Amino acid sequence: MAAAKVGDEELLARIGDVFRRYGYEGASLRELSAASGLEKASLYHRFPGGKEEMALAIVARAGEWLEANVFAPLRDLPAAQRVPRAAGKLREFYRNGELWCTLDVLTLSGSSDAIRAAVRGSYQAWVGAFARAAREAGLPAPEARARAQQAIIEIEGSLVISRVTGDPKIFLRVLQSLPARLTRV
Amino acid sequence: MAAAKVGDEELLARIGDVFRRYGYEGASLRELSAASGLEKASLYHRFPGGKEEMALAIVARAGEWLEANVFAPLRDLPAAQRVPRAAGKLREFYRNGELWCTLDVLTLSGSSDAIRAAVRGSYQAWVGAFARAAREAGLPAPEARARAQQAIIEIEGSLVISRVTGDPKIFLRVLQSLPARLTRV
DNA sequence: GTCTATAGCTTGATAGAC
DNA sequence: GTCTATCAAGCTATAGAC
Repeated sequence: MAAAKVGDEELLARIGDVFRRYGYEGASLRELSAASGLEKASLYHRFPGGKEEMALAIVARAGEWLEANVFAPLRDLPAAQRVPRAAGKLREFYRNGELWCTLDVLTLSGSSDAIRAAVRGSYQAWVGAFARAAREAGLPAPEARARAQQAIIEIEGSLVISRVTGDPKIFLRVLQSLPARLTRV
Repeated sequence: MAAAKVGDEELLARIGDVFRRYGYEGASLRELSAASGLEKASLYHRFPGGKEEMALAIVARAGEWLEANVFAPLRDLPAAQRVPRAAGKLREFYRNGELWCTLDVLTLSGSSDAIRAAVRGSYQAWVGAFARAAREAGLPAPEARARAQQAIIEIEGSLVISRVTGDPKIFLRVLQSLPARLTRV
């Protein structure tokens, strides 16, 4: 088979940026093509299911990235480093608050049930990982789960407000509070 | 002039629902027409500036509604009733968490600078009203402002997570915590 | 003020050459 | 695997009758 002009990893990253800036309806194939450097027909060769398959792929990719870079360290690192490392990687994932979340931008009416189901799965994995970290920091299970959910609420909300105000510091401040939110007994 | 088939108030409410469910790009004139009961040409008679003018109008209308129903009571009611009343009206505004926020859905790339500027204005009025209430509850000004911003972050975030999970209780729980968040010294 | 009809463009998606 | 060319359908917006 002929060499791909752009690797799968790079391709997913580029179209992911478009979806996360424009939302599902707003992410046109023209934008996706421009951002990826591939013509529309080439995108269809990589994603025969079209735009929906692209969106599902970037949700899956985001899930893998978070698992490797955020959730795994949250399990495996020495306790004191866990949440600070997770916060640092989330900062990277959201580009200092200048790139938004699939939970937010892919769940408006207009995206398919399959996409919303995939996004819901991402959220559940995220809550699970945060709750586990909170439990292992000594919090009782129900409290740990509540803390996890609350932390994600604040991350999502701060991304929205950073977008509205154009001020990423609002998001960054929430990230800084993450260790206290998740582990302080 | 001939009688309008649907009043301005009702019209703005109906197209507002569409924008808040679908976002700016997703809110097609077909949906707006179906929801309003007016043909597309009639919508253009009411809003010569087209879809952008509709979005600006619903942002302005939301601002007026919040001023009358949330911000004014927050100034004028007896202190003990202020935040509970505001929370109740916010619950109404967001239809128990089943309708989302213009701050969120109208600010993705793809909506115009004018829309984003209008939405930013809404946010500033909201922070101002919450901060004033917090000050009048006895909190120092910087702390009051931080509390106001934090409360809005949690409302926006919980709307996102309620949408993702399909569970409005997440939003309702945040609203219940509003009095403590905004006024507890 | 609302309607039907339509213009002109953009969209998501496909066919087929290289 | 990528491309140019093309399609039908959807989009926003307008013209003009009633």
